[in-house]
Amino acid sequence: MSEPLPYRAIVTAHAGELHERFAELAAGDGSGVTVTVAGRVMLRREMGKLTFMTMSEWTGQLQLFAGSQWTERFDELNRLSLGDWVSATGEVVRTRTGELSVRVGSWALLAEARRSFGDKWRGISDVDTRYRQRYADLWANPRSRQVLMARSRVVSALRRGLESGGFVEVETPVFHPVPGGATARPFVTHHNALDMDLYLRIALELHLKRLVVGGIERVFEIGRVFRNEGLSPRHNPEFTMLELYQAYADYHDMMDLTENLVAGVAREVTGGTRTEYAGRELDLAPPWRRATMLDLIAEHSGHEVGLDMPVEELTALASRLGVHVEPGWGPGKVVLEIYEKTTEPNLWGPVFVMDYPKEVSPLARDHRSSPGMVERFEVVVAGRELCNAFSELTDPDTQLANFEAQARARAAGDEEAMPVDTDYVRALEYGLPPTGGMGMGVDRLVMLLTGSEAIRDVIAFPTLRPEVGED
RNA sequence: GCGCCUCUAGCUCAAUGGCAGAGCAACGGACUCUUAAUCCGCAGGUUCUGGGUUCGAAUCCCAGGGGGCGCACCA
Repeated sequence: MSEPLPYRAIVTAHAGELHERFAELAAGDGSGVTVTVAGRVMLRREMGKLTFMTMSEWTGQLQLFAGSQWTERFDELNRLSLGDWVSATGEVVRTRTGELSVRVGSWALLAEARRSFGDKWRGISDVDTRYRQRYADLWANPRSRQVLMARSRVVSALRRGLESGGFVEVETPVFHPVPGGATARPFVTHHNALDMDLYLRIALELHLKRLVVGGIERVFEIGRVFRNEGLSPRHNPEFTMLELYQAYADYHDMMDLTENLVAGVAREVTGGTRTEYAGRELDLAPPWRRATMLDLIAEHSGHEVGLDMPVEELTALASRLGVHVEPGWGPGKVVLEIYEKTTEPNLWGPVFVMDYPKEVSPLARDHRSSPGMVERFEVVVAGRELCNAFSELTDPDTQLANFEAQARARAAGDEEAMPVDTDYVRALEYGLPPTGGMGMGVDRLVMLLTGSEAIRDVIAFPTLRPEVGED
């Protein structure tokens, strides 16, 4: 390195805008416009006294056209490595063969690529390398960049959609003294000064409802939650949830809101509501089908079930259907298990699966007409849960009783059952108005809209085992 | 955590018990309109690691490590 690398580059144009602006420029013509562009050298084609390089930057690709007659330090330019960052100044021209180019006069090396980005045609396909070295994957594989951009647009569209509906965005604690708001095993950490264990949040729910008690009538958070569970193509230990709560609303209102929100995001991100996922057509246009869990079980398993059936009969049916049940489960848990094994994977959707057993829904409000049920729905798309929503439980006595039942299950060995959150009960004692709440897996929404079948494809840096013995 | 599959040059892949190879990248050279440029030349290896079987192991066996998929768990 004979000269120090520059501290900045004055970039006056980008590939995307140049392709648009000079779309009409004829082959062999110059534009008379001089620009400075910057990016990475992706390909180089040397022709003796002419060199063509494909430069890539955030908005697209652009050809650099260099020649010994007009390009400074031409020999040095030819020694650039693929992957090096450069800036180049020159006239925008279209070559005789029709490629829009910058005819390089002066140029500068901005950064060296000491490592190569893999096969120039096939990129990097080793999934381990792609996830571990996302910085290389993003350059080598255009699809990775498209997914990352789509994710940004999804989150942005969600935020704008909610803000235009009068929702206020908040941030609530990630450290929880008591994990709650969902049934899942938490991560534990320790605060030294307070000398106490803290849990990384598994849901946003309880703090957001506290804020509704405090008078924020429409509130939402888009935030990371953490669940101490196995990894899979559809599960990452940290993932992003959207949760929203709306005072004076019930779960019917949440259904209207959810289908409109998701369809709106789909239109903004993909240009429409029709998309393809796992080789199948998917249409997110409202209205979505609304059906009760019991009706869907009957439809898919061929068996009518109900919470009024004796638990022995339900257990026997589950066994006949090949659904494993644990002793001690109540009818609600058995019914949910039958639903999850026989019905949910076969729902293509989108469909609102309505009315869940109270037994498995400690934060939802009793159904106004179906005994033993709560007003809750999940949205299922492509056989997987996308959203979970309730008419929120507002009564502090019932909430306390539900927490205590959970605590007993926890004491009996169910590590996912919730402990009692006495402060949350105290908040309810100040009065929570009728409230509808909804939670959505943002990663899964991005997966649907980008056709990604692995959650790791939509998370820039997914959780992996640390490397050993690598440089 | 369990089961199955997988790991070879920087990248993508061959070689299935008998001399570890190709394309791209790198390196040297030719070429004034290329588009994965082309052509000539040259170099590149702890075949994931350790042990074993064998005259001989990338290949078969055992153990360990990384990854993928499935199961379990969950969203």
